[in-house]
Amino acid sequence: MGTPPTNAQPTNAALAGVLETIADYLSLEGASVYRIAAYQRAAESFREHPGSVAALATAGELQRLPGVGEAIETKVLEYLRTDSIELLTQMRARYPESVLELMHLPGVGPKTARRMFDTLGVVDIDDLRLAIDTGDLLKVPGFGAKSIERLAGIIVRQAARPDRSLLGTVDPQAEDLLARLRELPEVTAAESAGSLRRRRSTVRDIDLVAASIDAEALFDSFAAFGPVARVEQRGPTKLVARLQSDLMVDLRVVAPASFGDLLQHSTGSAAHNVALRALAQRRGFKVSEYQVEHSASGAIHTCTSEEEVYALLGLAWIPPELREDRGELQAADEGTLPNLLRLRDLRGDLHVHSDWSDGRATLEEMALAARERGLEYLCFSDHSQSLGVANGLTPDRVRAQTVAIRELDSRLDGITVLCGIEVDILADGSIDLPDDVLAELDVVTASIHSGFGQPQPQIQARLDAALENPNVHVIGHPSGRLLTRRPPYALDAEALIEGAVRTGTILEINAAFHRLDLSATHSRLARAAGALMAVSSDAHDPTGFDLLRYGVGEARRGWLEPCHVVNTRPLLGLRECLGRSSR
DNA sequence: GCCGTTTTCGGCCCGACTGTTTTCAGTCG
Repeated sequence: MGTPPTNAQPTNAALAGVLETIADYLSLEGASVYRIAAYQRAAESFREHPGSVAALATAGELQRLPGVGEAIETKVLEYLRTDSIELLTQMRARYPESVLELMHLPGVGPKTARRMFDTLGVVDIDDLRLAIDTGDLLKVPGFGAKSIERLAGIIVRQAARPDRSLLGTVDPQAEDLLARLRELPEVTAAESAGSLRRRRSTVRDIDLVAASIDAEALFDSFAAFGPVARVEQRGPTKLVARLQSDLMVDLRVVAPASFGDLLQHSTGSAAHNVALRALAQRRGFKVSEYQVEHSASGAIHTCTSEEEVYALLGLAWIPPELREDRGELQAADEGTLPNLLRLRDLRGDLHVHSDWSDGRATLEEMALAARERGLEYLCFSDHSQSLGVANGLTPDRVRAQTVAIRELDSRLDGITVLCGIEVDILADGSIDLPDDVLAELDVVTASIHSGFGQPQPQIQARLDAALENPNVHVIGHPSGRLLTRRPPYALDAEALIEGAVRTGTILEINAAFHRLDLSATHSRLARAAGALMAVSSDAHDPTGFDLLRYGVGEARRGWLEPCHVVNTRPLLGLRECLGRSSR
């Protein structure tokens, strides 16, 4: 339709989407699975890249990204120049793009979608519904009564269901199932696996693995668990169930001797396993979920632990959070894996709310809850005046709260309570409280809570204003993303990180599971640039400290060690960081 | 289409489950 090229550079997500569409079309057309995988890998690479992929391409350096070669670089440049890609245009002419939706229905793949289109002209889900109702779908080869009934059920449920759930909502359900599994007499070991174990911020389902010599009895018991709504698949080693909560669970079972093999396999990621098995082949081994086989001699090793699997291949055990094929295999080979942050390394929490703003507990209740969890210090960071809906603090109330916090601190043993604020970075770039008020506080966190739609230069100007303000110590939830609900504002992560390093400003890793912001990708970049971070709960009630483990998970995914996180330091060391000697 | 501690060409992880198949294709992770 001849849309003229615009000056605005496409986002990484947009470019990744284009490659994914190409990959989908290629699979519909029956192209080589390796060619399809290449486009998907490059798309993933674009999504992970913290800087602008378009800028990298324009600079002629796109092939520096993993999985990008000459062909994909050429196509990206073609897209940037003309706003279209000839290959994609041709494929769109052969199949309407809506056919790809069909392909994404669970249980429907490229072959089935293609057959439905070729035999019946089904182009979208409405057509499919009609073909089911009229019985026409039976004319499509490969369909029988059972598969049609199943598909009909999927279409009905599909509309309402989000494709990924928040880690923090899924984790407690998985823990409950695991506890029940471990109580069964026929189970000798059980663990969660998959993206849940890798601590991804969102997950599609729960993967569980168990060791047992009696899978049949185990499956019978599992099917009777209260949270299990119904069993959808059941074979000799694998069961798939839907929970009352609508989440899906995959449960796989092996003999205890192979538990390590299965756990390693099921934890993934797919990319990690592909790379691991390719490395294994080069070293003369074949790896599966049952065993490690020495190719030359045919000798079989079964592994009760994951450590054995990696050791057989000459590698150090790799923490699950790192298993994304982002350099962890090389680090495990060279013995340079990071000494990752652990929950117990955290000595304090720098971002906690109370009933002075939108928290649901008093200063004292929060302080006692923090002490109970073994924290040595916490800093109250209630909202500032502009956030009216959150009962934000005026300068007078900040001073009054400071008096209350100092009084509380003087009579509490075993924990130090600090005065802070989560001050708004307003839409015009000004800071919501005057400098003389901020200067009296121990820790000032500055956050964006408005003007999310502003263009990147304006967002960056606001962040710069906060970074350059000598009273600001921390940038709160730096991207503003709300997982599954709201994308980040137009953040230039590289500029933010450069500014944080230059000014000695700390970047928050907000542990609330709908934020997890900084993301792992950005944390890893910040680590490399020499920035410091803080893992903070953003707790609004005493249970909110439980969120810290999600922040730690995201930090571990970003390869962070205790030395990169300021609230692993004792109070004295923290105060040194806040002194900001670099100014 | 990408990539290299056997390779710039010939490989590319490996297996489970379902439904429709009569020995396997398709999908999924």
